[in-house]
Amino acid sequence: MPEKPTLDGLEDRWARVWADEGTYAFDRSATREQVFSVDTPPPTVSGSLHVGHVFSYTHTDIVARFQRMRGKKVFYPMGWDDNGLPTERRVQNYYGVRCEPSLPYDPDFTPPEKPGKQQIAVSRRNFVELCETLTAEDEKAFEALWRRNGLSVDWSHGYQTIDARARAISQRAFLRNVERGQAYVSMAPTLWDVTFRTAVAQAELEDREHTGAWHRIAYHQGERSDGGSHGAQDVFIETTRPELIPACIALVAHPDDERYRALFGTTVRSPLFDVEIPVLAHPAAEMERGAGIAMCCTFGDLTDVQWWRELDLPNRTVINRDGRLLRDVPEWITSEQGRKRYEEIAGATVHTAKERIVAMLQETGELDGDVRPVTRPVKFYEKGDKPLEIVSSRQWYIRNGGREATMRDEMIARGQELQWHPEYMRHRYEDWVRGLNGDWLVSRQRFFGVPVPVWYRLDDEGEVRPDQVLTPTDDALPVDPSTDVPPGFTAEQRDVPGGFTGDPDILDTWATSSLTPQIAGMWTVDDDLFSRVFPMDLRPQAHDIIRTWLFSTVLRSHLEHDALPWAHAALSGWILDPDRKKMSKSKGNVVTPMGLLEEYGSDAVRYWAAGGRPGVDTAFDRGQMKVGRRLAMKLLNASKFILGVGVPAGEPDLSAVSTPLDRALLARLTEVVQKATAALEGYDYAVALELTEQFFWFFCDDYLELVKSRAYGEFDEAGRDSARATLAAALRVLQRLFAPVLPFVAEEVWSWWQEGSVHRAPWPDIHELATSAEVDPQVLTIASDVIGGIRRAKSEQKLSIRTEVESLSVQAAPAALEALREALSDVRAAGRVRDVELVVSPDGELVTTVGGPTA
RNA sequence: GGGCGCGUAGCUCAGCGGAAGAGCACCGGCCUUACAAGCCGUCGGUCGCAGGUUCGAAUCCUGCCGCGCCCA
Repeated sequence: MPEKPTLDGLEDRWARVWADEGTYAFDRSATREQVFSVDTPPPTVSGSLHVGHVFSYTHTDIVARFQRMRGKKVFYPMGWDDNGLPTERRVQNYYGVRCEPSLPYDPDFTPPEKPGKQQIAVSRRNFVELCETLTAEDEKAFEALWRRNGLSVDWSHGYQTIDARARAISQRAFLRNVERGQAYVSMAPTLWDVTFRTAVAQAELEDREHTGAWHRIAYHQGERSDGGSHGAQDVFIETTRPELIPACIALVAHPDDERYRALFGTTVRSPLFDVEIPVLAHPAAEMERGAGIAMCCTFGDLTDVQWWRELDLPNRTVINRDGRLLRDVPEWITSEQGRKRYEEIAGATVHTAKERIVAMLQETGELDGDVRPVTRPVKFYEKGDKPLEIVSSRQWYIRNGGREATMRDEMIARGQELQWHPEYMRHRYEDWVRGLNGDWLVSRQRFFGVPVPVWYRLDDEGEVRPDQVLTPTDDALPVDPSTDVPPGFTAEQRDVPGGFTGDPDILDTWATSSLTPQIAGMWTVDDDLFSRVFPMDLRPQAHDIIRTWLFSTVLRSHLEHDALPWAHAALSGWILDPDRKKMSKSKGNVVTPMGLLEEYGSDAVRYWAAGGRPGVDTAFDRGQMKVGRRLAMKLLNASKFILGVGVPAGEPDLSAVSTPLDRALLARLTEVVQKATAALEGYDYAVALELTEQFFWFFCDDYLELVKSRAYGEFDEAGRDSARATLAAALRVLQRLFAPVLPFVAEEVWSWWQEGSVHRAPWPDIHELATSAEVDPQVLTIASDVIGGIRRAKSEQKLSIRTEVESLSVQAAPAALEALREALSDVRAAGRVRDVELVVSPDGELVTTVGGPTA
């Protein structure tokens, strides 16, 4: 035990001991029942560390430490998320390269010292290797932070979401979905980001207010020549997307709409292009919106897709994947004038095409009245800044219940089976599942990521046959179809008629992230391990990715294992800056966590984090860190004091606890143990800490002061031994109660007098403080109240706390006085009281009168 | 527009049907042989607003207002 205890340096010292001694190593001989397994969220290593990481990961660590002390074999791995756009960008910029899957692998490639102005194209395998090199550096910084933060992770169990194991597992799970018909390829209208040139899934969408304008446009009834002014025979529609007139396939109105009933079944001719268009009825048309009759195009929005599908309309897409109109005049525009007009907009961007079309409509007089500006919600890719287009393309989907009611019900049932912390987060999941409107689009037209592990046959004309999918053998995984060859083919047959072609796409990052329990638990790689940890106990994560990460993980596990991936989901809140805004890098209000750990100490920062209840956003608060530091300091000093008084070695002998005050103290602590344990079992670490902390300060400020003299041996031996045994027993319990939240200081004080790590010591049991004799809790409360009264009197008279009190009069109910008598010698010693008078109070109220204190 | 959560002391929050609480801050004290990076004490609130249920409401119900998140 050091002369002058300090918090400085505890982190380094104990982190090293824990690593050397394998304190947190997973015991893989344990059976599933003995294991507590955690599906740790893999942090995005390319992102910067911020205090929110420390916050939420601490929560999980507290739970893991609690479970470990309860005797569970804790499986607590760490993964790194280096799959996806942030890493792709970082690798590109850092090395000055770009991923070009058509290139062959170059084993000798080394990136230039400094990135050049021109990006160097490299193969996908080279790109992935560079990614692994770069993220290895980022991971070191994360690991150093986590170790200093005190995460009790078993660092021998780790993964990267782009490493070979993760790629193989991701592809294997996907192929098994394909085999069972749970994943399928389809040529379908797809929401498309023209900037990123990739398809976008429902989970990545967001609605944003976008300014547009209503254009009132004439369609013409009957035979007409090209264009020209409109007449009485016109049908007016209102649209914000006049550039889609060449893609128009129908006009649609509600079946009950009297205004258009006569037109159903007839045709009209489109303005400018003079294409014959049917007028149809469909209930999705809104009578109140615009003119009540809508222009259905391929594709302006998702309603168009619905009409196209349900009304069995032709596909007349005019917008390319680059956001420009088709360069060739579409075949369905037949009139000479129409074809000439299309040439005006061929190859133009959507924006330019709109301007030109409007100009032409004004010229022909087919635009009626003024353009009316409107702001309305438009779908965007969450990372994009242009409205999404809808294009037709070949894509892979995984069934998620979005198109099948039975499966949707199954997914909802899974959500009900899962235990949510806090409970109300369940709604987010259910709302999401109920709102699904299609299957999960998993293919992305990006270059960096886990490749879609399939090839397609090419027919004799060299056309791709999406209906003839070629898959790899299982032992070949992971594969890259852009360089690897499907079974039964040779490299020479690539991209030649009668041969094959590789699927150029990659899988959505969530398609891999949704398998973190399988990746961490080594599904299909080490099935023995997997059987011991899966289904896992806990998924900790943030509440904003319930619809993505949580849902997709439940889905994959449901499809593959017909089980939940974990029993519990604990949703952490966010860190808010003092202005109640979410802390994020883009706002520039991020505090670096390492600096905090150094300034206040890790235990202090963990203390602050532990105050954030599950699911509740928490304010960044240095004040709480100071309080945490004080608490850690107090635990050092209180431990030093108790051990300095001299306590029996080894297990405390409770038979020596003979004094009523001591028994009452242990009884109260037992209650704390019972409540804190229940709270932690329910993932409520904040309540557990609060209870422990409240008791601890009472223990220090009142109980320690009361028994000090007795413990020093100023009275009789029995009283002394009773006090010392109580102090020892209480301290041993308190140090363990604090261990999950304050692992460093708890380990430090434990090491002064106990064997082994406190983090492997058994969690306090409610029976371990039980004494045989009857306990009167009032002894403790009245002793504490009276000592408080004496302090108040001294404080009011601005006297030193040491001042002797000549006489003390206590009025109280008879039972209370009886209890006080049991602790009177302690009270007198602590208050420096000479004479005491106990008076039965008529109303039972406690009155403490301090007489004649002399300075 | 829908769903969820939150409005309690200057600040951060607990309490969620039986006398308004904690910590921090503020203020006033105390060198007390574990800790002055400590300790003791004081001050401080129509519990967002309005109704209702109840013997009793911060707590339950309804409706507003404000903030946040998720989704349209």
